[in-house]
Amino acid sequence: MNDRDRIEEDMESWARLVPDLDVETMRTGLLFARVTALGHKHVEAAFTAVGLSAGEFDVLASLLHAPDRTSKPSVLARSGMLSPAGMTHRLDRLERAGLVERRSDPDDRRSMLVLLTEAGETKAIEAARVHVAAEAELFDLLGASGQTDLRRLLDAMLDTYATVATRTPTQIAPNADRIQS
Amino acid sequence: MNDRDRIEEDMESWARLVPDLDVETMRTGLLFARVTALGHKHVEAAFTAVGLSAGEFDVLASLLHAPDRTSKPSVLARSGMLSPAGMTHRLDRLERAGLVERRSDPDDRRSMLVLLTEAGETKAIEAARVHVAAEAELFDLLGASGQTDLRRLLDAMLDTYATVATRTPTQIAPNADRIQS
DNA sequence: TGCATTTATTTCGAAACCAAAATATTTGAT
DNA sequence: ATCAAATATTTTGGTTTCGAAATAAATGCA
Repeated sequence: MNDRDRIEEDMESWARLVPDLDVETMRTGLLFARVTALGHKHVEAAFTAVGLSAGEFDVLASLLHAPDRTSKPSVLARSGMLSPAGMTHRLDRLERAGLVERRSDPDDRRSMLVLLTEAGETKAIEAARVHVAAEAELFDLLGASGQTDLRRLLDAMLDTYATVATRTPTQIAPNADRIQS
Repeated sequence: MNDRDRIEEDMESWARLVPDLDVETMRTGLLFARVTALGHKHVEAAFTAVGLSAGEFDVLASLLHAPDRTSKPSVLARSGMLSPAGMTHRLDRLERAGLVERRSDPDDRRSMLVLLTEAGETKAIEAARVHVAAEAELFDLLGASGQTDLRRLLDAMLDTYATVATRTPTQIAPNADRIQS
């Protein structure tokens, strides 16, 4: 059985079990989740082939675009949606691989500067080519007009976040009955 | 600066640094990645509010749809795109929470049966409502026709995987120069 | 039947992440 | 000028996952 049939079957089962569930939304959600998961695997495999993870590439790309190829752990953590602790370890790995260097910031001794090495720049550009090639495989079947349509829809979803993100923090309940360790 | 501007700026920077890069694909990819990441956070927060993770919900939902509310770890691992080892631990947590039970399979003594408890069924249905509500927030701005368009595009991408997935295993290089531990 | 192969699950060791605590430094208010 | 509050990073402890090894049982072939 293929993905499409499985989604459809699942959805019929939900409609039977919980008749008042919004079936259109569920269908879109299931499809979106599936495509997302497969896409993530595909892109991650492409990065693996050049010796990086997607997260590591994010860091190198951020540095490549930054003034003087230089940034700071806290800035990188925020733009990469990663905790500061996670960024510390990610930078440790990239530093060991010789792709970035850490220097202490002369203007603020609490702070570090992270800068892209020559090797890091080369790797970032190589990875970007591989990355775009992998994405092209995913999107090419849509054609130019399909890609434009897709961007229009994704763009609208981005608008949704601007409104949703500002009000959820107070509305989402704390982990009242979270499953314990 | 908002997401949209950051993507556009990033893309211009790439075009300057690597002029032969396919900019349309990159734009679609950046947008897709961003929407996906935000969507994932939004949905995960909704599950947290009912004491589950998205992965745990997947397991409960699979069991809810299965004949006799019963399945096996190996089947659940495959359908949830999780390693068997990961599924063992996920089931441990769900079992401790009283949402599933494990029995040994009378027909195959290597095998276990995993079955949904009453509490698990209740929790699964509660979580499904919360899940759909969270997804509805993400998709509602698109309207009915936008959602149909989105599904048509995602569906086409699903086709791509059917062809891509069968040929990548041999073409992706081994972790030749993977960053070391 | 006997035995090698395959299959199902768990255990073990390592990687990647987060939240919170720890450390060091800067900023701002008095 | 002093000191409390804020900020930047790292360390610590815990969770979730994976790959590989371990364990146990079923299957199939000679």
